[in-house]
Amino acid sequence: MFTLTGTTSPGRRGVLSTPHGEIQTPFFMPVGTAGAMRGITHEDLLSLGAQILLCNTYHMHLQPGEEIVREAGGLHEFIHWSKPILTDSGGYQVFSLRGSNSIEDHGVHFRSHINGDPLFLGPESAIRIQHALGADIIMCFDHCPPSTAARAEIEQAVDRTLRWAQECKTWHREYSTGKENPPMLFGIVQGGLEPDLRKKCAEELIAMDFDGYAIGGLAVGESPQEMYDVVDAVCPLLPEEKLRYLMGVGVADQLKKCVAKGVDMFDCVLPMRLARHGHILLADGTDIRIRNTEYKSAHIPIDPLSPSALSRTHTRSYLHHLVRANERLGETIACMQNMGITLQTMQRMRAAMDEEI
RNA sequence: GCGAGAUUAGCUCAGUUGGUUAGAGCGUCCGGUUGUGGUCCGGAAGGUCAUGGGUUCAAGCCCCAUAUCUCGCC
Repeated sequence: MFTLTGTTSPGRRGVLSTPHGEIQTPFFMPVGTAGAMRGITHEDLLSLGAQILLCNTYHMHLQPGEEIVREAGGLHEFIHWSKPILTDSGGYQVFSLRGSNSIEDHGVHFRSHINGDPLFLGPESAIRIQHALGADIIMCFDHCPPSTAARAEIEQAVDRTLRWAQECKTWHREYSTGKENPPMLFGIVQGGLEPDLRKKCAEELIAMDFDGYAIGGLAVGESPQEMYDVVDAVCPLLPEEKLRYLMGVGVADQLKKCVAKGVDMFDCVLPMRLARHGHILLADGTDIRIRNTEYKSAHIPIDPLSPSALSRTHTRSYLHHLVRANERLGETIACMQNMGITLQTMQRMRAAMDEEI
């Protein structure tokens, strides 16, 4: 259950209650696609202030499979994470794995990226798998097209997304019967950069009454301004008392702007990807490429103001060396740093809101 | 001392029977990455082809000398 506690100039402040504890909003979700963050432990992630973890239906279904997770006692037990979990439906893989899948009216035919096995995901299977995994928040199976696609393709994606949302809702009700704590189900607004399609999609989803609403199909090739325009167009249409989730956005500046526009939750792989490529975010808002020679002899802390203890105690010269030497610890330090900075960005926004309330 | 081999980008090396502007990997620098098929992707800078002669319309490539290095033999 979501409780909005205040609407301030930096954005909406609230609390989300789940069977696995409360989440202070607005918040950012670290992406642990296959049930883990690369190179960092759950404990380390918690120490940075993570409140929830995102896992992926497509990936968990392929490996190890939801039956293994179910027999282990559900995702929380299986991965030993006691805080809330959100599972993404696999709809994004329609976009990210385009070229190796084919879309039809009832769902999407994938080929496993691991061994080529055929795999079909649609509204029923996506909801069934997510229920078996046992997350606190699950997502409708949607059709995510490139934001720059032709209007006809966007229109078709919206129609599919809406039809599938209705089916997801039905199957969700079916799989929830007899459950003490059924998960929350979020609908996903598609519509590319077309304001009228976004509006249509939002309004029809709202009529179906979901527990929260995501804005999908952004951060997939359009400019930041185009993205902001869509957020500006969609947010005012969404019900005040429900969570708004902007999918796939995680650049600090974009987080701040979108929170101000009324978004409550985000997820993004970018901070981790940047970290793995040696691109380090700093607490003062700047960033550095630690592989560059200028850091070879930089015997100063990576980031003295970092929320990650590793970055306060280890030097830039050491991280430069670790990354160049392809040492695992380098990836860990970099990931802790970038995730710490991203989570800290959200914490600071919440603190600023609390001062206003 | 004798013999063989080597010498091309910062490093390790390709370079066809001699034929436009000599290539690659790594390294350097600059970009990119957004609901994870990503130790990834794109671009740039960087060379008197050891030195000096010669043959040829044309030499990194063929010939001679010199230097340096490696290996082997006295």
